[in-house]
Amino acid sequence: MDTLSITLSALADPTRRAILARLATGEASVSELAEPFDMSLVAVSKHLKVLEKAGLISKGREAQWRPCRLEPKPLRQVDDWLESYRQFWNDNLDRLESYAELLQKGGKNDPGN
Amino acid sequence: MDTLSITLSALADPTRRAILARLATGEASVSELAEPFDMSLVAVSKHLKVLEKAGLISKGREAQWRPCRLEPKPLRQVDDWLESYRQFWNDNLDRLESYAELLQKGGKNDPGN
DNA sequence: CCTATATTAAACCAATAAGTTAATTAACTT
DNA sequence: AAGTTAATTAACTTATTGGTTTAATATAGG
Repeated sequence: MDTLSITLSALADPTRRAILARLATGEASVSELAEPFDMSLVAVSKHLKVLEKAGLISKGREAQWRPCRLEPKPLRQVDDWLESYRQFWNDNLDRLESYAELLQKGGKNDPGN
Repeated sequence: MDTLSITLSALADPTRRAILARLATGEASVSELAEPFDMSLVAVSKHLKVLEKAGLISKGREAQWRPCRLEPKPLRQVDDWLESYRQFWNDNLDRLESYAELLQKGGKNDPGN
């Protein structure tokens, strides 16, 4: 699989996105990250492995803890991919805006053509 | 599942992203979309259903054709989600930049502290 | 050395995903 | 009416995912 697919499928899980959101506020150990969730520590550990394989997080080692931190690169790659479509949805928006203007000018009694 | 998860998992497949890229250039029928791929039409039809359920495309009907077109909303939602992390990776970049500046000032013989 | 804590590994299970082929529906063409 | 083209549905297979429980590994602290 290509890296973008791996990244996107890692992101396609609410638990994993919540973990990333938590890590955006700073490093945390595996058990700290697991604490808010209603699932086993083992399950969270697996989610972390998925995130790690996607390069979205990295793990250090401090005694028996594995402090995790957010890595920006894959997210930036998603952003780059989206870039090609930004054009598209701006165009789309422009069209809507012109239509809105048209309605504005036409007034209530002229639904336009 | 939440809509963002549905969107991201729809996007986490290279075939489906290729379909979206194709649709960014304009509408196309199911068979037109299937043509470049080395898989059955049925398989592509299923991919389209995944994209449709995620709201990434919509299908019209013209005689026996179902012209598909790209829908911007879910992509915009992904962009919005990324927004929270843009801050993060800019910070990260800033740090790198300051470090680069530091190296610049220090020169070759002063690796700095 | 023993024990508690933090994390990972192994084995398993149910549900979902991605593909196949064959059959069906729908609309145009002759 | 019969045949062709476009697309979907159904039934099936195989692999992956997300979770479980139990067992193993590693480190710190008495």
